[in-house]
Amino acid sequence: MKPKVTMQTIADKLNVSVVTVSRALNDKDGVSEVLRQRIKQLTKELNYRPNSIARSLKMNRSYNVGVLISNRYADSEDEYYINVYKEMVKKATELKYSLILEILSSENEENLKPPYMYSESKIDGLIVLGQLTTEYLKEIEKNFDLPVLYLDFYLNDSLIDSIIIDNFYASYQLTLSLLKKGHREIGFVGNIYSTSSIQDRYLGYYKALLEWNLKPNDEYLISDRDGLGRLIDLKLPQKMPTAFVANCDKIAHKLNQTLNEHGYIVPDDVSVVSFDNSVYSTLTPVKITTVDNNIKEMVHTAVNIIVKKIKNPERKYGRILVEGKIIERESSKTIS
Amino acid sequence: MKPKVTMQTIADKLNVSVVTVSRALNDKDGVSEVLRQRIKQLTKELNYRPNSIARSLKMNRSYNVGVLISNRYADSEDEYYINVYKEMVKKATELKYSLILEILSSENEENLKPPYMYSESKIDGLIVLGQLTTEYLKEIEKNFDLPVLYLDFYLNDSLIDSIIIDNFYASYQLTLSLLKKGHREIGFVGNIYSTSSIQDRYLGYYKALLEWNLKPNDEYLISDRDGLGRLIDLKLPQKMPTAFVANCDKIAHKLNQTLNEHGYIVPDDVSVVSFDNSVYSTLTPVKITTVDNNIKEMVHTAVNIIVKKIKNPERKYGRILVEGKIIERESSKTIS
DNA sequence: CTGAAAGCGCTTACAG
DNA sequence: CTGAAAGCGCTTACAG
Repeated sequence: MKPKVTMQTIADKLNVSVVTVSRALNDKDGVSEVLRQRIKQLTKELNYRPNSIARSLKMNRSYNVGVLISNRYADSEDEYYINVYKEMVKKATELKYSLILEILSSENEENLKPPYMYSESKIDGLIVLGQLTTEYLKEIEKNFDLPVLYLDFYLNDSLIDSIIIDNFYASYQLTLSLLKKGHREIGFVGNIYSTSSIQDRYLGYYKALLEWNLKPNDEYLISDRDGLGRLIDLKLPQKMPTAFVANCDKIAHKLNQTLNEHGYIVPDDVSVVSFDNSVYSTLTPVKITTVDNNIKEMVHTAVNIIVKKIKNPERKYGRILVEGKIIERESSKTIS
Repeated sequence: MKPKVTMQTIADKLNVSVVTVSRALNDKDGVSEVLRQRIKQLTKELNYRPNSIARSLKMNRSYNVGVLISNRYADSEDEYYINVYKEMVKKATELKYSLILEILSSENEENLKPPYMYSESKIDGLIVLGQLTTEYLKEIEKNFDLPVLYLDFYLNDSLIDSIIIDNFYASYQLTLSLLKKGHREIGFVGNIYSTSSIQDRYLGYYKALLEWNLKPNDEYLISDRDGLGRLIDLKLPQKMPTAFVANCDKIAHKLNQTLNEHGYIVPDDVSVVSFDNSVYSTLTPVKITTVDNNIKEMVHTAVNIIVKKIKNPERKYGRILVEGKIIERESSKTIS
C-alpha cells in the first residue's frame, strides 16, 4: 500500500492550508478560481480520495442508510425483496448514499435485538423492508433515535411513515377483471391475519364482490401460511370456485401445482390471478395474470423520503400509496 | 431526537475519564472489574451506542467491505448473484463487518470509473462478484489501494486472489454422467469466449469426451450470448445430439423452450443438464439435472479471506476452488 | 488501576 | 481570498 494522500498532502505541495483545499474540493466560496483548479488538478495526479469517514465524524452523518429484511423474506427462493433491494441501491447511489443490508434472524427478531448497524451507529436512517413482528416494530418505534421508514407494509397506530403498494385498489381492480370475465364464484388464497398486504388484498377482493352484490364464501378462503409466515400446504375446497385470487405469484404458482395434482387445469377449469409480477408468474407453463408492483416507483419514493427525513427528521409523510398495474396473461379466462 | 450519549457522557456521570470508559467497553486491561461493570451498566441505562465512525477514523478502518456487481448480472431476472450477496451479508455480520453493494452500470464500466464507495474511502476491501471487462479489472489491479478479491471468476495473469467454483471438474463429472447413461452425441450451449466460467465448463465437457475417445463436434456448440453478455436466440444444429450440457440453468431453461418449439421433448428426445441449481432448474415442467454451486461455502470462504486480507494485505491466496455437487433430476435420461 | 495528551482527516465558524 | 483554531468521538502510547 502506498503512502496515504490526505488534504494535508495536497496543501503542503501547494503551500496552502487544508482549509483552502477543503473549500476548493467542495466547491465552496473563498478560493480563487486559479487556485481551485490547481488543487483539483493535483488531486487527480496524486489519486487523492476524500476520507468520507473523517467527514462523517465531523458532520455527524455516515451517509449510509440501513435496510433491514427478515430472514423469512430473504432466506427462501423468494426473490422479491432482494430485487427491491437492488433497485434501492441504484437509487441511493444517485443520492450519494450507500446502503447497508442486514438480515434479521428469527432469533434476533424474537429477542428484540436491534440491528448491528444501528447499535454501532453506522447508519443515518433505517428502511424496514417487509413486515416484522409487531413487538419488534413497537420496539423500534419506542427506542430508535433515527429516521425510520416502513417499506411495503404498514403498522396500525404507528407514527412511522410507510410506503406501500395500493394493494386494496389493485386487488379490487383485479377481482373486477374476473367478474367482468363472467366469474361469480371466486376464491382467495392467503392467510389474511398474516400481513397487512395480504389483508388489504383480501379486502379489495371483498369490495369488488360486494359491488357486484356477491357474498364472499368462507369455503373459498384458503390459508397459505402459518402465523410465523411459514408456507403450508394449500387445502382445496370441496366445491371449486371458477377462479382464485392468490395473494402473490409464488402462491399462485403453488396453487397451480396443487390444482394440477387434483386434476384441475388452469385456466380451463379454474382461473388464477395474483400479485407481484415476479419470476414465478412467467416460469410456469401457463403465464399468470398478475399485478406489477411498480417496484421502481416505490423504491425511488422510499429512498428519496428517507434521505429527506435524515435532513429533516421532524417532517412526517404518513402512508404513501403507490399504484400497481394489472398485466393480463393466460391464466384468467372468460367463461359464460 | 434526544441529546447524544457519548463516552464522555458516561465518564462524566461516573467521574472517570473517557480513556477508562473506552477500556471498559472494549474489554481491555487497566480497569478494575467493579468499575468496568458500573460502566457497562450505565451504558445500558443510557442506551449508549458506540460511534463506529469515530472509531473508524482513529483505526483507519471503516469495517465495511464493498461488493461490486455489474448491472448485467443484477438487472435482469438473474437472481443468482443477488442470492450470493444475501449469503455474504449474513457471513459478514458474523465477522462484524458490513457490506456495501454497488451496481456497476455499463457506462461506468466502459469509462473505467471506480466505484463510488472506493472513491469516497467508505470500504476497507472490495469483492468483485462476477466477471467484468478485462480493461476494468486491469484498472482495479493497477490503481486500487485496497485488498481486492474476485468471486466466481478469475482473470489470467492477475495477481488478485479469486474464489471460484471448480467449474472444470464439475463439468467433467456432469458430462461423464451423460456418457455413462449411454449418450455419445453431446452438445454444449454457451459462448465460450464470454466468461472464464463458461470456458472452464466447456473444457471440462471436452475432457470427459476426450477420455471416452470422442471428438467434440463443432456443430453441437451453440452460442447463447454476444460479447457483451446479452442473451441471443439459440440456433439448434441440423442434426441433433442426444444430450446437451448447458452452461447454466437459465440457458437450460431457454434451451428447453427452444427445443419444445421445434418439437423436441426433454428428456425423451434430448437430455439437458446444466449448472447453478437456481430457481430456473425446478420451475420448468421437467426438473433439470444440475450442479449445485455450494454458494454457502464459496461465500463463507470469500468473506473470511477478504477480512484476513484487510488485516494482512501482503498475504496471497491465489485461486481457490470450491467443489460443486451434481443434483440428479428428470432432464437426463439413460439411452441405449 | 487510572488519566492527560495527542491525533485520526476532515469542516466550520471566526478573524484578518 | 486565505488561514489558525477548535472540535467531531474515539483509541493508543506514555506517565504515574
